[in-house]
Amino acid sequence: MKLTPLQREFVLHFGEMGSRWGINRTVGQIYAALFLSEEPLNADELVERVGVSRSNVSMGLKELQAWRLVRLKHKPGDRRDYFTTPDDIWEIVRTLIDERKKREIDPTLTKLRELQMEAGDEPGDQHAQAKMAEMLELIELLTRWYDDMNKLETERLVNLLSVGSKISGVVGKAGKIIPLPSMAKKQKKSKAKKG
Amino acid sequence: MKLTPLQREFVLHFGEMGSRWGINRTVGQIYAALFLSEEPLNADELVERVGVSRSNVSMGLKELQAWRLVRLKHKPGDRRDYFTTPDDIWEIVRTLIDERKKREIDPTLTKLRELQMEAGDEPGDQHAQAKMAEMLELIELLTRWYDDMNKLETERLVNLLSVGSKISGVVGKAGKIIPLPSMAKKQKKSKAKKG
DNA sequence: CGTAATTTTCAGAAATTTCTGAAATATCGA
DNA sequence: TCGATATTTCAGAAATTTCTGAAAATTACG
Repeated sequence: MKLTPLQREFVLHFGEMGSRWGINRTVGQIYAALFLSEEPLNADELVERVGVSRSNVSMGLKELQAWRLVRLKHKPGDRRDYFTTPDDIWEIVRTLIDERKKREIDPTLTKLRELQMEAGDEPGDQHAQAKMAEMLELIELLTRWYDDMNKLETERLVNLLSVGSKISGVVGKAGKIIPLPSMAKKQKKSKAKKG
Repeated sequence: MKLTPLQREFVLHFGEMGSRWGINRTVGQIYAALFLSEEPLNADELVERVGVSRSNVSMGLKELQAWRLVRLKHKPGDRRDYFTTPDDIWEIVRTLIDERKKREIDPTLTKLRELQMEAGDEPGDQHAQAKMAEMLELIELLTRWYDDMNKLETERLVNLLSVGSKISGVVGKAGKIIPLPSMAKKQKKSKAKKG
């Protein structure tokens, strides 16, 4: 693996984490190597840096493209494919969350709606139907919120994240946005009940 | 598998999704069966409903306990262990996110801090160090936000999620919370740029 | 075209994860 | 203590996933 010790450690870490993130070790390592590289890399350079077979790199890149986590580049007078990660790290986060939502949430959302349609009136299913409805409602709330936040430009999103739950003082128990003219100047101390 | 067709389909779906969620099929199925059940279930009842070996159920329950996703109950005059999922579905969501954060984010946070300490001044690491710093900063922002939101009581959290990005009109570009006295009555239309 | 460079595919090997039955361990109450 | 009941452990089997080298397919350009 032709990398500095620092970079090697980062790449190996991403490899180890890969399986927890739903990708495999090699894919994690390839991604990490691309993320750190100043220049776009071609498949052979990745073979060198990550130390796996050429075919494995090919499959890994294919998977990263399916995740939309890498982009293809070309250098003039060189017909090999070069790959990079997006420059804007927030774009990476957005893509990551989008794709995980697509893989981990959406199928269940679809299934729950499907089951709700199919569901009959078996007395033995009363409670189960209620639980499924509750789960469906929760997922719908969360995905609506996510779709909503996803529309924000990055700058506003970062502001909103930075402000965090402080903003909750502006939202009443009933869920209405209420004006608190004094809010901007002095932060009211211990306004909310302790969590 | 001794379940109604509706429940069977739900349980099988959770099994299929399991691997995407970083747990295995059996664990997903056990969880689903517990989630749907009105009554706490013991291991033998789960064997019956899920249709795997007794030892597999035992291991699955152990894993679900490690995830803090099930709780142990006891019935008077019965010394078998019974299991349930929490009644409050929001508690489930919180636990799920906590545990995934612990497994998927925290180790990387730790590693990045570690690498930042170790890092020397190799000229070949200039760019890589900057990228790692950027990633660290981003993860720290997100986890601070998460810790902050996590402190909210559920009712306020749900309100905040329901309001979604509408609240962003209250946060200025500079990130300060600015009072908008007219906000409560009429929702200003198309205040924010279209995403 | 033809051919050299490059990428992809894929069958089987290797590695890893999951699952089981049998044995070991733990717990309760007589 | 003993024995009945319940749970856990674990070695090996089964299933799944990952990885590789070799072959096939694709592409660019003379």
